[in-house]
Order: sequence, then structure tokens, then C-alpha cells
Amino acid sequence: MYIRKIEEDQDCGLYLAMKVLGGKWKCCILDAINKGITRPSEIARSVQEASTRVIEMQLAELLAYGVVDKYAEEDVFPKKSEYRLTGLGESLLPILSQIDQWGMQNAQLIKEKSTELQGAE
Amino acid sequence: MYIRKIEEDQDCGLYLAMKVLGGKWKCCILDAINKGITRPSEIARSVQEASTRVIEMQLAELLAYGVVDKYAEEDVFPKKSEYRLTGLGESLLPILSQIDQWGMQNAQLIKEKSTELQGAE
DNA sequence: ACAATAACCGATAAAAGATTCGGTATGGGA
DNA sequence: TCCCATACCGAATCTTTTATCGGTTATTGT
Repeated sequence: MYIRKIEEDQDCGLYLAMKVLGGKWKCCILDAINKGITRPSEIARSVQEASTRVIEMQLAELLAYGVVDKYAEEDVFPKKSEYRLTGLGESLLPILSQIDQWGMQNAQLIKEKSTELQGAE
Repeated sequence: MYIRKIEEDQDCGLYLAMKVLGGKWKCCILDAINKGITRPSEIARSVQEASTRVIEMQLAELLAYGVVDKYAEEDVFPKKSEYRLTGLGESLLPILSQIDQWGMQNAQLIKEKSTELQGAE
């Protein structure tokens, strides 16, 4: 079992929110589910850069935080699971789309500066 | 010089935005600056959990991304620097406060689930 | 019998991020 | 002279996150 060593800032709403949607692929997963891509294997195919293991792990986290719900049919072939947004998850959508818009609007600048920060130094 | 090894998702606005404000203390720093706490030493004191080195590094990143501007007076004692939000930085404020609100509204749940995720398993 | 598909998990390796420690430079005050 | 404050940087180290690999279970088709 993994035990966190560095103290967190549990009074900062931003910090708390980032715990829920801060993972590298969470936004892509939420976006996929919102678009109707609900099965793990489908999500994995739709994101492709991310391995199925990562999708599984992040889905598990989203599930734990109550942002998505899971509907599984184990006694069917092939096994079938679907993940859907909960009310809490839906309450995140407008915020996510705002951040996404900001990112897209400033994409050019961010990409440039980002390259500078790691490129020539 | 450091070279990133894992490919990024440069078409996801959310992912890009997170590059700018994803650091552990960026939100606290932006909040401080917005409140008029503009000097590095003051910011460091106002955040206290974070070391001055961290503040310096994250300020440098925010500066590189054009979210803040720097006004330095080197020929003064003691040396004086001030960081202020740029237009781009200010355009982030409403978004930040929305995320913060969401986080505060769901603070109880997030804290509980967060504890479960690392605590008993 | 064997390959294929779906979902999932555990252990470990690799990468990224945060922290600590020491150092630079300037000039004021005890 | 020595110590303080301010701002800043480099490098080593520690922590956290992400990726990779192999394994499990169950069922269908070849």
C-alpha cells in the first residue's frame, strides 16, 4: 500500500478539485464518456496514446470520487462494463469546457512557451 | 538540459491549460498576487508550507507562460521584485474561482474518498 | 486444444514533479 | 567584521505519478 508523505493543502478548493480531475487522462476519459463512449475498451481505443491499464486506473479513481458510475454485466460474453457520468460528474462539465476553451484559445502561446521551457536553456 | 520523454496531448485544451496552472502551488500564488501580495518573499510567507525555492520556480513558469509580469528594481536595498497578473492571467481568474467553488462545495466528499483511496484498501 | 475478446489487478520500472541544501550577489545595521 | 534581508540559481534527493508487463477469469469460435 502506498502512503502519501507530502502534506496536502486541504483547504484550497482548487487543490481538492485537482485531485479529482488532475490526472493526465481524466479529462479525455470524461470527455469520451460524455460523448457516449462508455466502455473501457472503447475509451482505450478512442484515446489510443493511453494504455488500457491507465484507463482502468483512472476510471477507478473517477468511480471512487463519485464522478462516474459503473454498470457491469459479468455473466455475459464478452464481459461488459459501462461507465456513465453521475450528477456530480455532470456538474463538472461546464467547468471543464471553460478550461478547455481557455486552453484552446491560448494553445499557440502555451505550446511555444512550453517548448522554450524544456528546449533551449 | 531536460528533455521530455513521454508524448503529450497537445490537442486537448484542458491538458494545455493544466500545463500553465497545474503545479502544486500555482493556484495559491496566483491567488496571493490577485490579493496584492506581489513580492516573492511576501508570497513565500503567505503560503508558508511552500519553500521559497518552490515559489521562485513556479513564479518563473508563470512568467514564462505570460500569466504574470515581473517588475524588478535591482539597484535598491533590499532588492525588490514584484509580480503582477497580465491580461492573460486575469482571464484565468473567473475560471479559477469556479473550480475553487466546485472544490469547496464538494470538499467533504473529496476528502473522504481521498482518504479511502490511500488509507484502508 | 487453442486463439481471441473483455475486464481487471499486482508488481515493478520509468518519468515527472517537489523539496532540500548550498551557493551567488548586493548593501544595511550591530 | 559578521550577520541580516532580498532575490535568485544549480544540483542532488525524495515523492508522486504514469507506463509497462504479465497474469486472472470466463466464454466463444476454429
